[in-house]
Amino acid sequence: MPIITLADGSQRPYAQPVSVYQVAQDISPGLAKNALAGKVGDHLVDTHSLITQDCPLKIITDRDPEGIDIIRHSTAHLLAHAVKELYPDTQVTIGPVIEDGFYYDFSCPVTFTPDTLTAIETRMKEIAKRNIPIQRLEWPRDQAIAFFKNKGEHYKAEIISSIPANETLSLYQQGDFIDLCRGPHVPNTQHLKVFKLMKIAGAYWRGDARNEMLQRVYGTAWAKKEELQAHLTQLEEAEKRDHRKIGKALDLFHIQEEGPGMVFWHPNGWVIYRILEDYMREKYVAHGYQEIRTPQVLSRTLWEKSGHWEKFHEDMFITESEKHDYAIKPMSCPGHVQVFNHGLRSYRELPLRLAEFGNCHRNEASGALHGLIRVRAFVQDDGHIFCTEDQIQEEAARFIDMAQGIYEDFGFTDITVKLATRPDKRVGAETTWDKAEKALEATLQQKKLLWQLAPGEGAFYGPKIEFSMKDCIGRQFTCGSVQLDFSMPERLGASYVAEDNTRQTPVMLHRAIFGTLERFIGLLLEHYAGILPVWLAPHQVSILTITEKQDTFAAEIAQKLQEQGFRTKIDLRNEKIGFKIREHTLNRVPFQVVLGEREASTRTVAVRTLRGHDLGSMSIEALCQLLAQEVAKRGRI
RNA sequence: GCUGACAUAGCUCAGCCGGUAGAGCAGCUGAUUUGUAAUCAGCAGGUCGUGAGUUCGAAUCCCACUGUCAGCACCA
Repeated sequence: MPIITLADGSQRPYAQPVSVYQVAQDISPGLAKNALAGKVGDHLVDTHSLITQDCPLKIITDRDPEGIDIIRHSTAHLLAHAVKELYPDTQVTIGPVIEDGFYYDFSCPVTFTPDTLTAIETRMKEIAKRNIPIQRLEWPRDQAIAFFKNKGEHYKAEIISSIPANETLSLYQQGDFIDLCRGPHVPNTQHLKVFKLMKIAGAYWRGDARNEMLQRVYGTAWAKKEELQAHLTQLEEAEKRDHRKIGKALDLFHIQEEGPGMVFWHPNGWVIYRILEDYMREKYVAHGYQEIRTPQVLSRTLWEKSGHWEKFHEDMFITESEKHDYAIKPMSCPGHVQVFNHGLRSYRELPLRLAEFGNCHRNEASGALHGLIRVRAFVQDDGHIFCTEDQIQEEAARFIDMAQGIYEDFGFTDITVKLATRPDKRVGAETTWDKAEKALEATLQQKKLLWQLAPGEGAFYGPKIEFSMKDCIGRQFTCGSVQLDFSMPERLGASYVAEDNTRQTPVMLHRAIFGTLERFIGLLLEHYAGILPVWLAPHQVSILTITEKQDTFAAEIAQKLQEQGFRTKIDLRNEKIGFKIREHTLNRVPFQVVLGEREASTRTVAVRTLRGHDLGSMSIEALCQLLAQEVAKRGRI
């Protein structure tokens, strides 16, 4: 005799076990119609699942986030159902819910094209309209394996085989289509109305590049049409923030066929690049780093010692001279150890912080290249801290402070922090790893950061803390990181004289904050949608004349601004003011100064902002002050 | 690298089932001297990514290569 406590706190006693659907029906027929699932405590169940004991119950509809996820999951099944109807030889594999939608991976002898995608979507709509009930089945594992093997669904059988033998499995059936699934699902296909198939792509079986490549279909599903529309609009908007588009529109850089993944920086883009470099130099000084410069090409023998020749060979550009192999450096760490090794080091010098704008090349897989964000030639704000084990935590903490301050200057707030721990392939003793991971974790706790664990994602030589940011369509990229390394100093023979006059091997912290200037600028452009704060804008102020009578006055103003160090553009063209404003607005110049008869006679400037605000007339001194204030703010609001 | 799609003027794009290319913007020239997001007119601009093939004839069809885009794998 279950007593059910509803979300509003009211209780309903029942004489017999009841289904979630029946409870919903008792509350209101409308709710029953909209019920997608039930939530018993923290546990989601189907609407036809029976409640036998006292429990709290929430009826899930498409207004609940859980409801949307259930719709997405059921839509993934609907997709598989449609594909099986259209192409019966297809083997289905997995179809999970992802952000904003779902995907399903198929092994299908027919290659999917955009046309087949349309056909599949049409069939999905048809099936949904058939109003098919979706039922949960529970089978012993071996029966399920036999069932799927018999149907030629070898991938499915393989998935089930990895589940312990004595377990009962749940399967879901809609018409002829049966899929292994934990559930819950919507009670009926008619709940699946608002969805769209988005794209097809390849994806390796079990995420392993050695396996067969399956065909993955991505889709999106929502409770209401308007939500779907809003999502599609948002995607379009996101595309406009794409740094590759902005880079072209603002004439910042280009990449061409002869240098895939290698950036040609144009004058406008190079301004941004240099500001970042200069800015970071200031920070290096402020945080006790010494800047150095090491060679870009080094002998194979060094890369063999460092382990790169073995572990990183595929990713390096190799060259040869006088029967000698060389590699173009993919990272600066071995070079920095050479600087450390030059001369006898004392414990008194530690921590020694060396930094470099390291110009690196990596022969990245062609498919990985992506505008500025994933390139083959780049500059890292690379630094290495040589210290004792006791200094690790302090140094890591100082680094986090430094990084956070810098990200704030650039207006980045949505940063994901991860702790990446020991990977399968690694060097070093377990106790060393324990110590290293604990040190980084303790630092994160000390800094009260919200962070995620990324198990197995550490470098082969040590764990790391990563700072990642999202691009315009939500993909995460690591910018800054700090990595603990107990291995390379030893391999490359680094040592210092300790207090007790013994030779000790230092610990090395690899660290970067921008990560690479290229990636950071790419993400920065997307973050600001091309509308850069004044300190970063390639041109900070434009001087626009009404007629040629103001040419001399304009030149005078321009000179004064330039003398004050503001990046100034002067537009004397024989064009209407509206035309000039439009053009300089599209070029994202933050301040526009209009000079006409009025301004020339009163020796003032009329200032307009990029956002279209008219700041009225002011003296040139007032304008300089305004600009200086904006520059000083950097990216902080 | 893998799977799929795409590659036409500086940029954004059109060019149906094969008959040697078109628009808008930008550029140049001229007129206009203009008050807060596009003044008007004229001119010029392309071996249609590269190479090979089918064909009387290829931007269009086939093949290879290169690059780009999305996803996967990899990663700052």
